[in-house]
Amino acid sequence: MLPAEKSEILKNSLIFSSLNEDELSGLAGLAIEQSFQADEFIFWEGDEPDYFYVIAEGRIKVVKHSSSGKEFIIAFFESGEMFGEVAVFEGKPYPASAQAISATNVLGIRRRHFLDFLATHPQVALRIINILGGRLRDAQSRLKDLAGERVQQRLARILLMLASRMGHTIPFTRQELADMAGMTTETTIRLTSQLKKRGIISSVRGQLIIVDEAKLRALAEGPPTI
Amino acid sequence: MLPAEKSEILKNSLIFSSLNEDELSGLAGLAIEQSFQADEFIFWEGDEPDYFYVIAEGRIKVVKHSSSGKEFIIAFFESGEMFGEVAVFEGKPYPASAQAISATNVLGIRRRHFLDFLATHPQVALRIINILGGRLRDAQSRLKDLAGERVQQRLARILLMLASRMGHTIPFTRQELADMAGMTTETTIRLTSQLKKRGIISSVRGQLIIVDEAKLRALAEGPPTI
DNA sequence: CCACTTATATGATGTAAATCATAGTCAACG
DNA sequence: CGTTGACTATGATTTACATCATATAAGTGG
Repeated sequence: MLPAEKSEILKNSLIFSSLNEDELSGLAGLAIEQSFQADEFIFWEGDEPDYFYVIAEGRIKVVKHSSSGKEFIIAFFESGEMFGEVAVFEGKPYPASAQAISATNVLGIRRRHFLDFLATHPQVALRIINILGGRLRDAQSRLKDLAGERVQQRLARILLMLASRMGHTIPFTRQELADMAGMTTETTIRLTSQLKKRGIISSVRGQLIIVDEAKLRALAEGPPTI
Repeated sequence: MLPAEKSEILKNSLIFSSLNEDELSGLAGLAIEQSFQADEFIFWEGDEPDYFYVIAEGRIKVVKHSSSGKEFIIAFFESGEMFGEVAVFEGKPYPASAQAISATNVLGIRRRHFLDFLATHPQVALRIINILGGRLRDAQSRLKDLAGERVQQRLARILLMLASRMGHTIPFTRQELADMAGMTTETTIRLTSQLKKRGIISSVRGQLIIVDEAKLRALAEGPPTI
């Protein structure tokens, strides 16, 4: 990949979009391109945090496994988004694994290089604060949902969250949705079947389309009958 | 409160400890002291994020309520810790409520002042990134626990997390522990009663002492019998 | 110090969702 | 083009935990 292409990718990322050409090409010089096929792991929970990543092309998911082996999807990211940053800041092992969902290209920047760059570019630090703040808000909201809401509402909220990020067509299997919502695949299938019967969603294999967002929102808010 | 006292409090906080005397007194000039009694709310979920807070004295909890009214404790903070920052960065309403656990004094800094200060003090921004990163890691770990672990393991992990922050004496009621672990008070009482019988903890009203941390850790890790 | 509230304790019962089971459907790929 | 494996579907059964109920103990405030 040419340096200019790397610059272009960094420029299109949320975190580095405010940099000027010189800064971008400096950073691009530090970035290493890596490619992964679907289902390959970029890193595993517990690995040393050598790299901070920006996605050039493709989609990845960040997952953790419970003591019984059940997978939980913490987040998924697509082109322009960063991941692996928390471990890099703290210098502790990655707290979760990152796995490519589709064929994916990433730019990796070495921990040391990234921290040095950050120390000299305050506006990037402010951007990161914003991104981390948003992710923290998200995580805390999901915590509350997992602790206090029923499966139907949890699923409805996950779907709405996904819709707000990627539009009404949601390219995930029931299994993936289950792993995001913290429930079983069977339960997710049952719930989505009901939603289809009620005309709230439609679906094809491996993806799901929100037809009636208003009704879905009502489900997400409160108990269906009171 | 004298300006010098405010400086001293800021100096003892995690976030501002790296500042010099001049910077501290500048910031202290912006800080407003506020006092709250036990159970009083500092702000409510949905309020406009006017202030960013640092705790001078006392303890607070950050809570969210499920649609059925059940309380979930997202975090608690004590002297020297900040809260309310995510809303302030994003300029969106507070995503949760903050409530004093005991009599508490806080220093509040206006959103605008704080953002200006941050823009001119990169080392504070880096410190915030670290704090937010740690909180995000925590939240994601709890997400996985809520989604995939049983009540016994969830409680054990909460107790260990609390112990690592405050020592082996944990000053919370069963109800508060329940609200952190996402379970009912009855379940928490049953679980702690068992732990007492097995000599892993002891307890008095409103607090709980970890006696055998190794055994507790074993419980937190895996299924008790396999 | 007595009434009242809050915390702890424990049993009985209910239920949401997991688990187990079976089958049909669609995409991929040799 | 037929077989294989992933995805969707749905019923039957189990279970972990919530809910409901009642009781004792320990602070607290008048």
